[in-house]
Amino acid sequence: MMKKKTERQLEIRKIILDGKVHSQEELLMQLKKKGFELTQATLSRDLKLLQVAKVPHPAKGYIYVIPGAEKREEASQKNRVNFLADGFKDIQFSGNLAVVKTLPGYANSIAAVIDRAAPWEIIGTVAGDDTILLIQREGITKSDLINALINVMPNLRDKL
Amino acid sequence: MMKKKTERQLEIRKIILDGKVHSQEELLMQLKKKGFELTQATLSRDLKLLQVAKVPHPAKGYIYVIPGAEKREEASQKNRVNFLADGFKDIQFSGNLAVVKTLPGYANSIAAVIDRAAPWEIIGTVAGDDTILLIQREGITKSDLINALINVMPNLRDKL
DNA sequence: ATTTCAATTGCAAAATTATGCATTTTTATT
DNA sequence: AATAAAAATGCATAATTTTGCAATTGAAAT
Repeated sequence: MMKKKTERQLEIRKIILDGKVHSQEELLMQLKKKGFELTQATLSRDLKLLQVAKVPHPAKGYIYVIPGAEKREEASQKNRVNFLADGFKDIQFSGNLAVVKTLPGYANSIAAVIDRAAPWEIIGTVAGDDTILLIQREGITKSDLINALINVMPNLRDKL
Repeated sequence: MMKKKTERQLEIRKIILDGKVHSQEELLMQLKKKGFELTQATLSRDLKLLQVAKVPHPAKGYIYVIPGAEKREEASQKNRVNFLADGFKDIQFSGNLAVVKTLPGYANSIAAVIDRAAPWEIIGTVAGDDTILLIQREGITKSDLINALINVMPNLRDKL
């Protein structure tokens, strides 16, 4: 009745979504605890089918994730983010620094969003009331940085 | 002058973004061809730092990707997608089928979006002019499917 | 029920990736 | 410039993941 496989993959999915899996062996244990019988080889194949990715996590070493499954939370945040982009006024460059001017009071929120997204191109930010200082990574060009910003706040696209 | 590392990682980034890397050895070759000298060990560490993920690809086996870097194209498509969600009218379930009713003419576009996203919960779709038939995977619940749809078109959230 | 074909899985080995440790290279300090 | 401290890297190996192949299991057809 070919149901074992489906059920198993469904369970794998759930476990992965909790974001606490560091290796296939570990996942295998959890599955066995829940009564599934299989080997790591089969698991590897399941993960391939489910397109489960192994991604480095700054703190936890490596974790397994399901790419498509962006959490609801993150999705709805995008609206807020795009709203904030309205506060953006202008950007100027000097060496490895970029200075962003915003409407009064917007600087901190926007900087927070950037920090949160932590684009690789930007090492860090400092924000006042209507100004944000972005320190960019060595070897990054202006357009790299602009792209990074657009990536964080799609709406900026039109204002740059 | 500690510049080699930065440059190298920058190059790694570029290569990965082209989406044609299947293994570290392969990437290593490309880097060497471009004049970088390093071992697989260092590369592994670089990838960890850059948070490069190894993800199964239906056709190509496995490819390395940079999670955060969603392509501009994809990002801007989201607007179109959310616009389409306006055409959504209603959804009904029967067994492992779901029937979506849309405004006249919307069915095909919406189905196309779903097909493209290819959520795991949905095996396939058939679309007429104002009706879409969704065939769901075995073992999936109604709410699983609804969540999958919301994942594809965030704006649906409010209409369900 | 028996046979046939395809799908699923385990086993064992190959392939790939991660890491401890020693060494080299950079950076900072005096 | 010399020395000390920190960062980066290679080597060798361990750990993990993937895969070819044979065996098993389930489904379909006669």
